[in-house]
Amino acid sequence: MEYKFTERGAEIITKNEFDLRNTFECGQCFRWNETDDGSYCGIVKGKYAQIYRDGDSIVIKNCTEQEFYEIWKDYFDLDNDYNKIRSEIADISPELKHAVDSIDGIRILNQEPWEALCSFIISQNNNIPRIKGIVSRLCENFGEKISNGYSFPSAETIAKLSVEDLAPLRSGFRARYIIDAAQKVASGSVDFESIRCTTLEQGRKELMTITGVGKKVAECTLLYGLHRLEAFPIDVWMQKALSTLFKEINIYNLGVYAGIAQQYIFHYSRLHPELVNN
DNA sequence: GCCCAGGTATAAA
DNA sequence: TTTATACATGGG
Repeated sequence: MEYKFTERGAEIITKNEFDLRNTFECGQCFRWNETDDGSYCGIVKGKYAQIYRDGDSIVIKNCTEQEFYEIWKDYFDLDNDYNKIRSEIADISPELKHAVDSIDGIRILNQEPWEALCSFIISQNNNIPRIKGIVSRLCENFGEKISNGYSFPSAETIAKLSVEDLAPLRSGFRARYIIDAAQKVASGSVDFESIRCTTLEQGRKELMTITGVGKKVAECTLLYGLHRLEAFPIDVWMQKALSTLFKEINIYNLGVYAGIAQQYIFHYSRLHPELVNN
């Protein structure tokens, strides 16, 4: 992957290795929104960004070289060769090959662990538009004001609040889960940095000490927040997809990129609901 | 109004 | 150990 820095901002030279819509709208994140002109806006690590494709360039508007290397190269996982990973996934089964070949350029974002944990706690028994609304209100109410929006509030900030304080979020029964997660993260009883080095199983176990964090949310936190690409979240859609379209594959035999395969399976079945709903 | 949403805690079998 | 139900809220 090549980069250049122009008067427009930082530019990533890439064709089918990075599709903005498939990356931002495959269900892995909740703070990127498409604008009228087709660009996407989002906030990462307290930095607002506008990003769009122009020919063979993905342009991060007004982004300096320093900011690109500090935040975006890592966030967009630009050091991984996704075409190579896709061909490895395609080799596993014909069904997977079809899914991977029909969807361009999903990348697994390197999100901040606390944001991923909190977002996927909110996601449980919930739909994506509403999840985005709750996350948005969480930031507006308790994040820091920055230009063009609000940062994601820290676990330390949320840990000092009560369930009643979260009422403006209208997050329902999840409010107490958010508070418990914030307190355990802030106190260090759940420690993301140590989980980066543990086994998946150990990481899942530690995350599941949080009330409201079960197997699914734990696995999402490992995959999206700690970038453990072998993690494999299973939700209702995945179960449907695995029992119909993809029943030939063994999920325990997907290797180190299981999480990326999962993302293709998930997105493919969302794009073709009739194929998994019969 | 009705069904349901990228699940999990809790109680019961 | 496995299975059933409630959960807050609001999008479609």
